[in-house]
Amino acid sequence: MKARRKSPVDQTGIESQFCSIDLRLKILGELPFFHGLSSQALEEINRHFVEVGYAAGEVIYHAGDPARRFYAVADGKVKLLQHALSGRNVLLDILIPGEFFGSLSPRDAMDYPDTAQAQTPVCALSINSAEFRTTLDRYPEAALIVLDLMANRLQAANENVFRLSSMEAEQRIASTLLKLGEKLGRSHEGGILIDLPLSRDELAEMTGTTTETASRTVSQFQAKGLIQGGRQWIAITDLDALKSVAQSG
Amino acid sequence: MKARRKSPVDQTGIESQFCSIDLRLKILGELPFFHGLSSQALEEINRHFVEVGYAAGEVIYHAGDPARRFYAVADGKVKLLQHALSGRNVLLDILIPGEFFGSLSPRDAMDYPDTAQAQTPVCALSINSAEFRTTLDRYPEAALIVLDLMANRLQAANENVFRLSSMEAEQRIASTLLKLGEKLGRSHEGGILIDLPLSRDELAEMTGTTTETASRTVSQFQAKGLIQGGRQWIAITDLDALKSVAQSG
DNA sequence: TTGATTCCATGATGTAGATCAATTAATTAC
DNA sequence: GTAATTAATTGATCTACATCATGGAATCAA
Repeated sequence: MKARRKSPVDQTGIESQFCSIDLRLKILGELPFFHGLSSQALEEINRHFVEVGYAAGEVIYHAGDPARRFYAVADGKVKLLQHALSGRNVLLDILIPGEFFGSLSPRDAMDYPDTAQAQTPVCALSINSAEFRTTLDRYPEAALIVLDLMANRLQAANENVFRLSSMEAEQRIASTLLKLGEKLGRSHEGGILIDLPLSRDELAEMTGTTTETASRTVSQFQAKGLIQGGRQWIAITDLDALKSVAQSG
Repeated sequence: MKARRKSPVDQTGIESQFCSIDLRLKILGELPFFHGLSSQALEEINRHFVEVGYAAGEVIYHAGDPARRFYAVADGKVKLLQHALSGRNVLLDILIPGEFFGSLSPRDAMDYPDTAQAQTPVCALSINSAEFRTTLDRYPEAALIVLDLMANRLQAANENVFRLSSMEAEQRIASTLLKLGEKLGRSHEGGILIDLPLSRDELAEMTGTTTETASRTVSQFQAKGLIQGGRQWIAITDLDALKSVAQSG
């Protein structure tokens, strides 16, 4: 098809699955909840974390695994999903550098509720959740920032509940593309490129639809000039028009 | 219809909209995040809270209002909802005594994302969000408990996203009734009474369906002996069978 | 360069549940 | 006790989108 072309999504970047110890201290200081701590504090915190690399597609942990570790994304993108009995996934969130996932506190009876999977090559910083709790005990200002971030996440999840409950498929897809553009977008040829590989199947998993519906809707948006896309990529070309679709319920 | 009868949901209880100052210190100590603090700490915290009563149906705050205050439910039940352009509501959560809502931290640009409304007569404890943040600064062990509760809330919201994305209406309704039974249920005639007034319309708002679909499904469940219900009430009578429906996707 | 694989697009058909409508029953007000 | 109102139930019809199927194009492997 005419509009399809080679993906402009940049999938090079550092080979994240070989993330460097040198980066760890630098990245820890850049995590929003440790930002502003003293060098001494970061040095101490640093000793508890390890960096772990994952190849694109690799599962970090499965839903149902005992929840023992806290993670922060240092580089790359991580997706959180749940699995339906039908074999279909529900894609709950895509996490970018600085965001966290996993277990916040040690609770023996808890399992991970979602599967975490590397969407791209990923470097993650990881710590045992008991040690993370100790870290928050030692640095309560960090705990308060994590609390704020968690409140933001709850709000985003509730917005998703609202979308799924009250919008039709086209509206949900437009709304989700806008959110992805806000979170992962970079300027590109006058529009906003959603800067991660995103298949029609994944878009469907995020919007409570099927691959065919996502593909039809994306094709219609392309035909109308709202977006441009191809294999595993989408760029928003008419932001205002896409917003109109998202708000038209 | 035969199974319908006068609601067994107890709507008496204290006239919550006239909640007593005497109760405040007692209730503060029972909030999960202040539980365990010393009497002296509770005395100090107590000075910052006010108790506020709301009649059933009264709106505590509207979505879009500037977010200035943190609330905890002392007595009664509060519902959080968002409003679609169609006029329909999406019912995001029903909060019980000990649960919190509102603004966790003072952020000038923030509005309340949801409307909070008294489902029953409600007594709430309220504090300015800047003062609440100061309280968490002073008592970081409380912040960590709030963090855990927030993580639980995020997990519940994600489960709701999963339900809405991957289940059909009957399954979602069964699943939601089970959750309501867990959270708000009390033993009643060998079953579990969902102990709050709950209309078919509200059940529909919680499950992404319409009133007619909720009513049809509830009638089918009654016909099969899974539940018993009437005007604004539902009791689960066959827990195992309802679980089977919820898990049958 | 060619063949295999994966992803996307499009068409046809079926259905879950929304929409619209009317009726019944419970509750409230007088 | 009666009338009005509210909530729930049930029926008929319509539609958004899932399901099933097929073909095309991009990408990868040999």
